[in-house]
Amino acid sequence: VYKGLRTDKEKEKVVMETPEKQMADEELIAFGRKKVKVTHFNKVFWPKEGITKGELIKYYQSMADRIVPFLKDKPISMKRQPGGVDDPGFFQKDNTAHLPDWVKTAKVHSESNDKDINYIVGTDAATLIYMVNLGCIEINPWLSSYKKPENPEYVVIDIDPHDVPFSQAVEAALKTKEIFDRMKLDVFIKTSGSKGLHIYCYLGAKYDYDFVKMFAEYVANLVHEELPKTTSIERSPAKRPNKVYIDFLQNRRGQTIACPYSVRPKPGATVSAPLHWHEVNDDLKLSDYTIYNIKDRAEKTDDPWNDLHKTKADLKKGLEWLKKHAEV
DNA sequence: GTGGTAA
DNA sequence: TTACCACAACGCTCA
DNA sequence: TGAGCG
Ligand SMILES: [Mn+2]
Ligand SMILES: [Mn+2]
Repeated sequence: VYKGLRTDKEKEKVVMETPEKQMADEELIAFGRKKVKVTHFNKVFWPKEGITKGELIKYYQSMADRIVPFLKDKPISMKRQPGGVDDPGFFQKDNTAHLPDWVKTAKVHSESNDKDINYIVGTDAATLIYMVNLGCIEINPWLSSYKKPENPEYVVIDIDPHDVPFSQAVEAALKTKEIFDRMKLDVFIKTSGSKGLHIYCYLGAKYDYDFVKMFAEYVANLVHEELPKTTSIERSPAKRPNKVYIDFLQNRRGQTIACPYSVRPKPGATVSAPLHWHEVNDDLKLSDYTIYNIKDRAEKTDDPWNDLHKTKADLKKGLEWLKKHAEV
């Protein structure tokens, strides 16, 4: 256990605690000059599975290289569950209390109550682990950076099956892919880690939320038109029982989606897993991708999202291709 | 989970 | 020192 | 204006 660089106050604390407890339950993890104090290592976060907070932190440490690119410069909406997966937890966006000086924040104006919110901004592994230590089991970045908060870097189609066979979600995802193919735009898919699927198209902050949301709504409508029996674009859950909800409303300022390789507070410690499109078939099971095996998968298979940032989609050109397709 | 304050 | 408490969202739509 | 949604 690393014991260097403690403040005097911490030293006092160490003396008061039993060596065993101190050794096991608290650690200082160094990322260069940034030292993250990680607490309650042995606290059980998944009671049924017996997974501890320490294991969660180790997971995020091991996957930080894959995750951080999706957090860089993004305001983070923290959902904190310090009591583990059964803790309803709370959201935190504003950070007014003292933070380590190396934790980067950015003030972003909130329209609803006309105040500036001091968001933590994704930066590096140290910042990620700092948030996990606060009780963030899942990581939810904005789609836009604090530098250009009105311009999302992706358009996202969120596939939410509601009490239907998962094969219907697969069908809706493949239909969405088909529509993007007609537009000659590249799209990438991942499991949500919870119930559904997330489809991303890279834009590079070319358009504002208003346009991107309208575009996503248009795509959602096409999916629904072509799969009217199984899908719905109704916002109210009561009006879409037993349907796959094609959710385009995530494409709004301040909305978030669990990032790639984010853990979810669900049974089995599932994670949001980037997939190859050929894996999107009736054999796909979200429960197959967990905190236990995703690292191995990421190391042994080609990164399904390797080319995500290769090209910025031209949505207007895409819509023209769609028009041509419809005329034929 | 943490920081502040009362006991 | 310890115990306890307060506190930590937003944007948007529809009724 | 408030409840509901994610
Ligand atoms: Mn979803
Ligand atoms: Mn959704």
